[in-house]
Amino acid sequence: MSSPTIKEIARRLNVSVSTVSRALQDHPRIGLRTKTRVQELARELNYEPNRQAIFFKQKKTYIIGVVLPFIGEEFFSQAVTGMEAAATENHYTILFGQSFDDPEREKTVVEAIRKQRVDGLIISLAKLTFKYDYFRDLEQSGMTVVYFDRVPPFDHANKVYCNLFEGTVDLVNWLINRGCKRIALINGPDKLPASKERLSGYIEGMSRKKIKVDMQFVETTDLSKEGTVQVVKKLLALKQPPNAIISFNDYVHMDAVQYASRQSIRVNKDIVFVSYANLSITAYTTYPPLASVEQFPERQGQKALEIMVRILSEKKGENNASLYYSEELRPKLIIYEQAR
Amino acid sequence: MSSPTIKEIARRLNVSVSTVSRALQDHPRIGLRTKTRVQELARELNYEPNRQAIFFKQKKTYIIGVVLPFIGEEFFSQAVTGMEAAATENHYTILFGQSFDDPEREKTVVEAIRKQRVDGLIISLAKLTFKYDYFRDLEQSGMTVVYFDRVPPFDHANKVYCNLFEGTVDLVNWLINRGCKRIALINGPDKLPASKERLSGYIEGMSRKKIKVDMQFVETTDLSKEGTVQVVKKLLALKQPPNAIISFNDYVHMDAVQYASRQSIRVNKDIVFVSYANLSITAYTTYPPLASVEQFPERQGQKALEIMVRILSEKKGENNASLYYSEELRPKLIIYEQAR
DNA sequence: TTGTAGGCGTTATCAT
DNA sequence: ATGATAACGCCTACAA
Repeated sequence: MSSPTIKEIARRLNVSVSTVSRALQDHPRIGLRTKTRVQELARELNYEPNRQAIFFKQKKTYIIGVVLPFIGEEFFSQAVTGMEAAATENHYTILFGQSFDDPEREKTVVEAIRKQRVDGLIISLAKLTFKYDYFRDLEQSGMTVVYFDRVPPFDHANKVYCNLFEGTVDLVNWLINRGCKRIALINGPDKLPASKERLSGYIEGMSRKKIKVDMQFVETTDLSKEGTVQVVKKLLALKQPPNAIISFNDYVHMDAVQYASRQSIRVNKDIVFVSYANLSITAYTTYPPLASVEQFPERQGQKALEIMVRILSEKKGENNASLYYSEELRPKLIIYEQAR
Repeated sequence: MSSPTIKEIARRLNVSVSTVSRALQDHPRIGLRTKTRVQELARELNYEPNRQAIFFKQKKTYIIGVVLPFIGEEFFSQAVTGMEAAATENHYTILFGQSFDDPEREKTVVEAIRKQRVDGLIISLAKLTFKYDYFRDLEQSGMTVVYFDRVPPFDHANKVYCNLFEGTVDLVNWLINRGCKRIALINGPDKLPASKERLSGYIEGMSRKKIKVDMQFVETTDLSKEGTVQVVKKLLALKQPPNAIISFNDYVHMDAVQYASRQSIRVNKDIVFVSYANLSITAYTTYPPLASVEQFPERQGQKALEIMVRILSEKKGENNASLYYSEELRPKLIIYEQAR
């Protein structure tokens, strides 16, 4: 029925378990005859090493825990795909959980995964996670953690993320060159690092072109449809409404553009709409963003897992946890104007 | 640094490991004093049972492998969410892999996961998987498998899926009542069970209303954008073009509707477009389907994992592998006409 | 070249 | 009420 053990093979062949063990590993000093006999029987009986036992002994599982906010977002599902690719490559597998952007649930999920004794943990923090003590303790206790995209604000941590500051500068620059000067930014909640990056980039981009930043044009949404609509309404009601709107991400973009079009704004004529994230699905929407800051989630995910593997293999030798890996990807501005 | 073992606790307290083990499990006949001492020290030292060791002993991992074609599809990402919920509920975790609809890759991924000695495997078959020997062997070898959504065509298997036959009948019925008689079906590849269900439902639906099935109206696409466009072109070129088009899924729908609208078809006026799957994203598209057959992926995923758990707990007692669970969900027709 | 034995952390069985 | 010991499957240092 189920796979035999080396013990069983040893019994059948009247040799010792160590002989079988070694034969199976192609140990150099083992009789060719014996080796062949063992390997043949093993194949015949469909022997498979019990990794449970091996990992138990080596204190390794070759499993990486991955905790993301919500896999329904294309950004994250693509990230997982990248991680999976790298995992397969390195003979790891992925234990998966979602936090649904709830810090409480995040802890629960991480705990459940940790208890499985994964070799490492890749985490993209919940939007509202601002207390990092738990994660500090986690690392303190010896767990290898690589943060992904939604990273904590301190230096002594392994992280892979996309710097949206530069991306936003590029975006603003492109808009201005295109003739838009009254550029609005529908940002996410102030607390989010992601929001801060976008705002700094926005301000920097405007400054470089010597355009005064008008804070009337900078609004924040709680990312709900209602929140976004309210903000757009406000922007449209200005005496001098913007002629370009940068949305926090494609979801915000879609809500914004849907509302605006219903107010008989000629989308991308009266107002140019641009965004981040570049969901492939936007191609099918009525008004895709005219430009998008691409963050390469798949590549990022892959990178994160590769860094994890590297750290793990280094740790094996010596536990020098004072060195941290940080990978900052540069996003790319994609222009769709021609294509659509 | 890392969590101590019961051995360590035993040493410190000058008791035997078995005492510690029992104290930790609230064994009835153990001295209250000893029990408290042990439990206190355990908490103090942050003791955590080594599940690796326990699972190794019990030959259980509490890990369920999940292999899906592609998590970027909303249907599957929602399914995973449902599975995760049920897994958490039952103290299982999920080891995850994608086949990308490639039968070869599917095998590789399943093998990698199987080698981790998961307790069970939930699989949604790759589109082009028509050889089931591998999976038969898998089950033969003792692995518990629950098929999900894309299920094999034989009876002796655990499965959870949505019967699209009934859903399609409902859809056709609705269209006819609405006044559409020339109903076209853009189906998926003939070989897919999913295509067969849709076709049977289509034929049944027409028959029930005494409408002759015109095979000119039944086309198949390879699901690529180009393939779909070609088929739509053909349908539009008929002397008597259809006044309703049922698309295989929302992706096909979006390609079809995009092309049709560019041919200055008045979408949902000249031709009514309906679909399956009900991706939430379609709400943002120019022409969402007017009606959709909802398949409840999250609920399905949850169900699949629950069935898995039930089977596993039954197996624990006695290995009677002759009974199979099959759960056929009835899809629901969702009408959007009013809402949008 | 091959065998013996100990150990990884835990639980369970049998003594005491 | 508590302790000693075997067992799970595998690996490996040491012995022969």
